[in-house]
Amino acid sequence: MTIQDDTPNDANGNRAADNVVRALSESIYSGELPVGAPIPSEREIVEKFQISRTVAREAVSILSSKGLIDARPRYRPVVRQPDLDAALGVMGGLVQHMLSRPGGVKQLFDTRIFVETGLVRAAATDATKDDISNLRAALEANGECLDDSNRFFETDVAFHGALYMIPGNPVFPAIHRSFSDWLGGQWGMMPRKPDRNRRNHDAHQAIFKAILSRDPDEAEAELVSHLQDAWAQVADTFDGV
Amino acid sequence: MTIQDDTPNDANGNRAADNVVRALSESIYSGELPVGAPIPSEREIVEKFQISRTVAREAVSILSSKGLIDARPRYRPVVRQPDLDAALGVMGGLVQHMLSRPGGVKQLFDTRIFVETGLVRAAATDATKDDISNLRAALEANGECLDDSNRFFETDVAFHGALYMIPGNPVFPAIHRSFSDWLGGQWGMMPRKPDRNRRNHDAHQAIFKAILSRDPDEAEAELVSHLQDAWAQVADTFDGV
DNA sequence: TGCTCTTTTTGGTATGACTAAAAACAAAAT
DNA sequence: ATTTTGTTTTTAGTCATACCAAAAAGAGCA
Repeated sequence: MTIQDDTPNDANGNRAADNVVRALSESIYSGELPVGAPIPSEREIVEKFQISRTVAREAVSILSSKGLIDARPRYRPVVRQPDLDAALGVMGGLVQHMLSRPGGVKQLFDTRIFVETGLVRAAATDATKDDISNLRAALEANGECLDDSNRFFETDVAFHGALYMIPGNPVFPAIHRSFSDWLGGQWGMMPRKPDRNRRNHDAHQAIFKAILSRDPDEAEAELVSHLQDAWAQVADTFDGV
Repeated sequence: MTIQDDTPNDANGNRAADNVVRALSESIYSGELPVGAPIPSEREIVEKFQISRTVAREAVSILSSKGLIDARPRYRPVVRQPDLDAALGVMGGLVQHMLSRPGGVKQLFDTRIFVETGLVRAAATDATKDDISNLRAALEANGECLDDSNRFFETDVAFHGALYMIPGNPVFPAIHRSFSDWLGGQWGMMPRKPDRNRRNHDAHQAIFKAILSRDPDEAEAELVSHLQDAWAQVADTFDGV
């Protein structure tokens, strides 16, 4: 199985747009085109690179798909801040792919367990007072809507999201939002009952307690138990996927 | 001929190509267009959806950027297997973004430490005999080129790569390849000396030993120590980035 | 200064044409 | 009959032009 052939997109014969893409990319990375600034209009690009508007449009399209610019329809594309949102969009594509593979849903969920395992361990050892109070607030908010499944779902996501904030690394919030988007779509429409809410909230409390007592092993155990239980609740929905 | 009854875009902000993209996406996800099959030619798309070739091309371009199809220049685009390669391309984009942020390199490296921490812990608890022998082979290959820095770098990457294989989840090899691509570009051209190779190899051995003795805490400690040391070796190269 | 109203610019789309490469086909040679 | 070679058709890539509608910019007025 050859897994070596092409990197991002270009393998062999360069498209005419590739040169334009490279030049504009450098302008962006070098800061010549600062964040938020509109990129040259398509007609200016035509003029500058001596290519047709077709190619100019394709170049803009590629820049957009790479996340370097923000192109709303009918607006001048602007240089995008390479931040969480960009990463989010990219991760969203990954999630989409995972969901379309056989077993992809399970693999994606396992990945989530893997990530959050590391997060709760890190939380147990490194969480600051602020982190703790954020977690506590999220937990309490979660406990206050055991009877409102929609709000419970939101606060559930928020509680897990608080874990992703702890390392202070913007990669993690981006990952969380990708997972959340997926969950919001696939999970949100699932039948949820108050007793399940209570069970999940209890699990959240156990995780929080373990973090509070600075016990990474316990936190990990509770987290894994919680997520495996959550998976079991919906596994049959994704049978064979 | 003036076209009067066209549907430019349905009030919202949707491009005309979006409908085509949606329809083709469904054909792909439903299996109507199986993996490896060529998608309809641009002119067939024009015919089918009653749109101009411009729009058809844009739709194909979007599908390509989403990774649903594999579009080499001048070849008929084929439905892409939504697998590691797709994920790789996506992750590559994420890495690109991280590298262009202030502090992004460090954050990316921290993410790597986070991931590999989880991996060695999992290895220490779950590794099978096969996993162990793979690790051992990678370690030995690594130890045999202490004096050949290029080959040492390759086997170094391979050793870490063996860790990413252990969970049996294709997400991890994809992540590893993304990191490796980055390392191959940024790291590979760094001055490397035999004494550093030895130090890194010793660290690899320590990690392997901890995995062998089924001690996740020790494995984590050795891994973190190893990677932090590796970071220190090159941190000044990325000062302020 | 603040507001409307026009003018210009710009992105989105349509159409037609041309080129080089790939694919499909046919014919010839073994 | 099978392989090789040559020819035709199809197709992606590109270019040029044109039109429309929306956005941005400017002009005019209050």
